[in-house]
Amino acid sequence: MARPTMDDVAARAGVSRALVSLVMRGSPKVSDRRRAAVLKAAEELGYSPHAMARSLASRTSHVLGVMVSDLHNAFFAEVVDGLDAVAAEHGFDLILNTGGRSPARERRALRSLLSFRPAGLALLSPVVPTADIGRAAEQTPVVLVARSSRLATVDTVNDDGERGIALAVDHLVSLGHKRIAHLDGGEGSQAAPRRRGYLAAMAAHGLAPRVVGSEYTDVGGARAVRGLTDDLPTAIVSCNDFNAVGAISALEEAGFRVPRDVSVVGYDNTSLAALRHVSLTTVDQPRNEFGRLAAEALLQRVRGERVEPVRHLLHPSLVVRSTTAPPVRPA
Amino acid sequence: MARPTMDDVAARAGVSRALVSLVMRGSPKVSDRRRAAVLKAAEELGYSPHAMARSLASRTSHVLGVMVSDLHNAFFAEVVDGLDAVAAEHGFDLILNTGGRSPARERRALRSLLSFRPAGLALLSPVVPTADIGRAAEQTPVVLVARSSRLATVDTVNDDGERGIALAVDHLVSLGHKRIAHLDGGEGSQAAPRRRGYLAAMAAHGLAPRVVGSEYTDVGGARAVRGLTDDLPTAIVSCNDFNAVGAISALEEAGFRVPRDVSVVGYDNTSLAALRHVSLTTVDQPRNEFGRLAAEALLQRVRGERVEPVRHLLHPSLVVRSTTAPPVRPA
DNA sequence: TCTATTTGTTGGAGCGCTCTAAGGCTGTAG
DNA sequence: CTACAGCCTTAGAGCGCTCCAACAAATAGA
Repeated sequence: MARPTMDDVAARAGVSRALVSLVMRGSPKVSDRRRAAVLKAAEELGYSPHAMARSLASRTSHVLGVMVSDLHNAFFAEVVDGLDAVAAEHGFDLILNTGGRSPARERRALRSLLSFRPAGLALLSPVVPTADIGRAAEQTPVVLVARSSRLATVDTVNDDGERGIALAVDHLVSLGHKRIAHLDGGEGSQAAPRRRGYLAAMAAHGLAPRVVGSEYTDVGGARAVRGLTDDLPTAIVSCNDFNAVGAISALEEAGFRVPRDVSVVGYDNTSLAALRHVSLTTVDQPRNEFGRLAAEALLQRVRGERVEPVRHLLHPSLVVRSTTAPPVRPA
Repeated sequence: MARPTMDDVAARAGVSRALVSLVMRGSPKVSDRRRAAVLKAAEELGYSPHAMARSLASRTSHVLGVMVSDLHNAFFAEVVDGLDAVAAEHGFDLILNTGGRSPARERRALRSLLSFRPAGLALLSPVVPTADIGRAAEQTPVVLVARSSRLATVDTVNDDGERGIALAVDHLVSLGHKRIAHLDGGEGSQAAPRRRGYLAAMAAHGLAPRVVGSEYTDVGGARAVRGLTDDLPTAIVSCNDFNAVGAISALEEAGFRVPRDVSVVGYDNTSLAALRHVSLTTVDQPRNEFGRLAAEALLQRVRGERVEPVRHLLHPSLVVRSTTAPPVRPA
């Protein structure tokens, strides 16, 4: 396992180490003859440059640090997917760890990532105090995903939850619905903007709002619906897809049919929503795009193309499937 | 962003750089007085060691490389989650990239990972030829997850698909089923052992097998069921959860009820299966455990505790929910 | 008291690479 | 034949750290 170094390649090719370095970096100022000789020697020895030594010597890094609060969650996995795609395009590698939604563990994770002197750092929905984020931002460019911040030194990428819910409400109104309830996500991470969006959209249409406390789970959705059956609205806007699916199954158990009796809209466009068995009308968050934009924001700073912070607020989009239809019962 | 180095800390604390190094590595052979002075200086300067320089100098690495064929897939995300947990416990960091299920891209990803001279490499369901894997294994310990191999130099972690399906069949037989069909995953990655497991289990019970070609999607499951309705079995064992959900919805559309008319078992125990709306009886693969075992296999080799390859074949377990019941129709 | 140990500390070489400045070649012009 | 551009190529310092050998100081044994 003692791997060959540049000196070995240089010796074999009969040139100096510096020349090998130039070839490895693809410099144009090397004659074709030498370049061929070096590449041949490298090939024969199975040589490949040592990324860490390279990074140390050049005082530059081609590594982006990523802290995920929870990879278990498909949302973050897709964001990382997007980050990875852009990073790979530009010859960057990802170094990754998780914070487990605990400030202490996140702080440790942050320290570990910074010890690699990454070119940039992407924090996905971190829970550490802003002060820690600010401190990290003194060392390297930082982008926050699914968490906003007023720090002038960090970029952010978020989804416009208010607008997303407005999309859902507008869709239902255009179908003819007037009695539209919102199953609220409570303390959940993006529940507040979604609730605000619902209230604003209802007001804009001159309709009376009806917010029902619930949570981001299918059980929560089902429970909320059970408290609704004596005065059933014609449409429901759930705080997320799981909640919507729970609501639907409770409705069906109570003898109602979706979308005939009640229309239901979810939020997130998880893979669940796309199942033909479910076929849920929902609001799509461009998760992969979150990752791409986050990576691009970092790379812009790395290249020195930008200094002022950027705040991406991505437009969600409505995906209409089979759980929404014009109301049949009196509106 | 010019970060302090060991020399800065040494100067401030009035000691040598070597002493700072000892303190940073937690060596016991440093007097309390000096240690305190060094830590104080480090704190004041906001110093933290440079992981790459450290790795270069010590010729050891605390990095594990991970190649994921597709992070988009929740299966791999959970495996990575498990890897990360064990790595973090032992002070290792993960460096990660994706291969996108293309041999060329995987080969590039592999090269990039190896350039960091990682302590070990975990390949999750890679598609590159065995030869490439063998070559990587010459450079660093390698563990394969969800792919088997006869290479004597690599460890493997897999799920025992034969046994998993047998669990499902046994469960159905114990409920009284005799006419049990299998919706087959075709070319899918673990389809073959699952099919074998089905055939073996049916034979063991002296029952006639019935394999129906299908695929790992809900649409595939629905289609397969439609070709089955003229001679409906009393139970179906699907190749995975998505397929099972598709089968269920097609059965319901055809006027049958699950589990009254037909019992259905899935495979994978995805989050989908746990939804109360679905509540699918299914076979659980310990995905997180895959990651943990993979990391441990690597660490054992890193520590030189083991040389012979290890082959983990994890036992899947049955999760009984609401889609299976004793047959009502004549068996 | 003097020589052995032990304990704590240090200088310096070196990990594998990049990068600058300076050197060697060629070819063309004077 | 010398001069002077190029264009290639190279020596060597240094990135931030670890580790070894050497050494100073403190302790122990005789």
